Amino acid sequence: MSADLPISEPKSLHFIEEIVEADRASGKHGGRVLTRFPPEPNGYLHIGHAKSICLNFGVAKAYGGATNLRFDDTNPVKEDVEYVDSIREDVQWLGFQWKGEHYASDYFPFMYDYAEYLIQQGKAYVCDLTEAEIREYRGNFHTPGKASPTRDRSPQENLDLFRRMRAGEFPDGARVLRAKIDMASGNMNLRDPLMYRIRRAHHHRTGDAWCIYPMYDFAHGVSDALETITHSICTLEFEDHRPLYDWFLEQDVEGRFFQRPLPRQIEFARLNLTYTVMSKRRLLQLVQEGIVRGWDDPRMPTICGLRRRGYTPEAVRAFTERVGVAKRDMVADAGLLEYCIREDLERRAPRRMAVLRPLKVVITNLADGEGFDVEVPNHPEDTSLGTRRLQFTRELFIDQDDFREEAPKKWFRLAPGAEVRLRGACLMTCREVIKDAAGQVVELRCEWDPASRGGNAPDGRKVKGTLHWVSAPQSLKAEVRLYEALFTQEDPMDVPEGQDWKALLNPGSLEVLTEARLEPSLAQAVPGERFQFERTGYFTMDPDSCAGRPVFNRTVGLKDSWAKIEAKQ
RNA sequence: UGGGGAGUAGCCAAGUGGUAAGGCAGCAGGUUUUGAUCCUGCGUACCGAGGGUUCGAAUCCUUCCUCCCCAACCA
Repeated sequence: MSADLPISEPKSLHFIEEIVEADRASGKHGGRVLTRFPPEPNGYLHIGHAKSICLNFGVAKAYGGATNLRFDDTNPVKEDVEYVDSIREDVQWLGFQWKGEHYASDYFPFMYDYAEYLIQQGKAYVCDLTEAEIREYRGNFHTPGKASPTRDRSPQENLDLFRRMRAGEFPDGARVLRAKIDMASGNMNLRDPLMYRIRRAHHHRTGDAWCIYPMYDFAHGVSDALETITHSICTLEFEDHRPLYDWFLEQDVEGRFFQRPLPRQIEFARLNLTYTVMSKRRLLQLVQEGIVRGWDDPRMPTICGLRRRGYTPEAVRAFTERVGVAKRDMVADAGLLEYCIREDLERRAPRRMAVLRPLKVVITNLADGEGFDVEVPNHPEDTSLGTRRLQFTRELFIDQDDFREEAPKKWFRLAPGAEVRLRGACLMTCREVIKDAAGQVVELRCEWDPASRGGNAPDGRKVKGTLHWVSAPQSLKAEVRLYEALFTQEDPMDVPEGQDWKALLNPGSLEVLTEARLEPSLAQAVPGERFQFERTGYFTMDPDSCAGRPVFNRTVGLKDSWAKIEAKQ
């Protein structure tokens, strides 16, 4: 018997799943798994965040756990509610529901208490050095730092000063609270890192209640521990912050503040994509300088950009899974993202016909009133998507790309004297080419074979080329936006000596076609709806559409093996 | 030069001492009323390099090389 049982390979685990499984096996957290996604509300989420979101929510879900959404809002001068709304929307769009929604700012009172506790334990002190002096005293990679003159203040004095910092007795920047660790550490993060700074700024949640704000390293671990996060997943650049993360939590020696066991920070390699940039700074620049139309410009790697481009959450999730999780710096091939959206849409997108660059065709042997209806399937494999009726008329449009006056080798589209099939309708032969004064082909006069209704000839002759078409009188005019990569170079950050990075922008990243013609059924489309325009690609209706003026974005083109054949010739 | 990481096919990535999974890309065929999809086949990966241990090493030891991160009152 044995032989015919399908042997399903157990999916290999990535290193974070291994850690979680080991912790569950040892009963470390009683089998509990609680992760968190901790964005700072100071920008829009991009596909790199999507990887982190899928990882955090994915790992938790896989082990019966949950994930909190926590806004890391400890720097009021950079943060804004505008961003928290978009972040919530994007996470939900990706298909995830968080357990708790928290804000680091909710924990300010708790953090303050813990800071006072550290001061009382002699683990933190108020430093009076200026910003420049602090930098200078910190030393560098070669030389150890020097102790701040106020490093050995008594806990009482520190407590008094810290309370007065909070009370607003000192101007911004006058003093900071520092952890007392090791000014000679090879790890710069441990050279008495700042815990609090004075900053009179309006906070999007706490308003003007505070004039001192905690720093990331102090706030993050405390927030994690408070929420009883089990695994705190972040990117590689925080690797050498981990000793500090642990230090802050371990100073709760009496266990008065945090539940044990404490959360563990785990770092993975962030996602990079070819032909685009991911840094907030660059993305912001693209928006502010009008190089793109906004954060949701379909060329942007932002979640909202991908959404407007027509990507599905399923495709984005599949992509993040295929790129994997490891600790090696990586750059994912943009082609893999395209593969993932094609894979998804191939299955589910209803087919339609649309002519991007119209070329008029007149069927000379069909009188004006002699048009007929044809029924065409909405999906070649999935009959559950049904069919629709199209009218075949004397005047049609086909795509300019589908006609060549001089047919190259292996060309099986239309050419003078050539016969092609019009999808779902009939066979047709080109008899005459009409040009304008400039020599441009403006119209084709063709004959259809009335015996080939539906698309096949009774004599069984083979016709290799099948073209999409629309009825001229029945079609809808539309605007179609074609997108390509934003940059011409795989790594846009690798700017050649003495050149501006903007020289690497792709001038053809957006092409707007204003004369496209759609089959009439598309009049019912609504923004966000996705289709395959047969033989050209996957498209989604853009929210810019208005009555009588539909606008479609090309999500991604179909694979084009003819382009390859021709390129090789 | 101090500290922390990482090096397996063009891009990702399994592998955890027993003789290199898988995906994308690429190439070659087949099917096809989308040159799409689908199906089939195709890669000597000198496992960063050199030494060593072992019957046996991508996996252990050792030396070296390369790349990334860290010296914000950013996260």
